[in-house]
Amino acid sequence: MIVVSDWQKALIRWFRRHGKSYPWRETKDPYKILVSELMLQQTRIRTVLDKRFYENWLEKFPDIETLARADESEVLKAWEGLGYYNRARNLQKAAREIVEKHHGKFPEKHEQVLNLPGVGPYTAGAVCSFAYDMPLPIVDGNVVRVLSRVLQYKKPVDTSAGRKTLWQEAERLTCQSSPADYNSAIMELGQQICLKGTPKCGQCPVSSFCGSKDSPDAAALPQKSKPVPVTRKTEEVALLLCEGRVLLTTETGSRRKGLLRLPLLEEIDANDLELIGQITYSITRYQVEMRIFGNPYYKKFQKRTHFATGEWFDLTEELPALGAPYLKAIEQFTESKSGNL
DNA sequence: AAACCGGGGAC
DNA sequence: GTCCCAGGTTT
Repeated sequence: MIVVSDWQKALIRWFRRHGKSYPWRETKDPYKILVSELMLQQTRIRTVLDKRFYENWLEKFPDIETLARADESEVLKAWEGLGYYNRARNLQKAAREIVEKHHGKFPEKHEQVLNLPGVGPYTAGAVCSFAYDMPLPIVDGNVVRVLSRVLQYKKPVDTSAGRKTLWQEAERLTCQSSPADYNSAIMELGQQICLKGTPKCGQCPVSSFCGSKDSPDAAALPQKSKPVPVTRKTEEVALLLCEGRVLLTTETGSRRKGLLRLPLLEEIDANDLELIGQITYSITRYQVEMRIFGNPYYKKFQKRTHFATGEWFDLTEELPALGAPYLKAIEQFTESKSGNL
């Protein structure tokens, strides 16, 4: 049986000694914290930090009003490469809602925060505990791993019953006096100590509370119910270059909504295209083999052809936001041949 | 409840 | 190759 106050004390003590410093931990501004939380949904901290997404975003959109007024294309450009682009669109929607419904002032009630677009139970709890010191539980991937091991919860965690149980346990264990440090602590424990494969039980500050301590089946927790089947697909795209411009079309459907892409081969009617390369990438449950067809420099168009779909964009200027594979394809096939465009 | 939504790093 | 990351929304 866990003595809750001892559990909290041990975690917080460890965190205050070993916790890392992140930009979003140096602020109490709810907007800045919301930005970090949206960026970090299903995204590693290193990705956000290494590519400077967070810093660049706050430089471009330092406050809610600026974000609310921005063009969506600008918002998506700042998110380019991060993935899950609805997060960026929701962040701007949230900013616009705050301007309209809350007179530009970030809402201070948990329920209001929870009602913002793109904000679910985790993000609302994170924003309110970090910015306002509200004693709210949060359950992210780290907390799921820590709690399922500590409590030896062996049922699947990715069911409504599993989620309900873990949220209840998180609420029972959460800290009233230092909720921000506690929530940071339990997540960081999952990140530094309670690792996916081989947890470092020898270094764990709460191993004495843990039902899975040094147990071989700790690595088997948390249990997941649904393995995701991968479907293989091929995609034939056209990389058309002419007079220093590239032909792009808009994404259709919900995937990468609002971004641009290389046109599908079937969307255009161009002769004499050659297979110039292949890139394999994964998107959600698909593994895509992208076959790239182009007009090599020696067959370059004499002038920019008008196609039924697509628009020519100047490569010397900033392109609109593109999905990562298309950006990669363009970079790969323009850097060495740029003199021949 | 299940499907969908990106991209990349760790293993 | 597989797993999963400071999850949320839609169907």
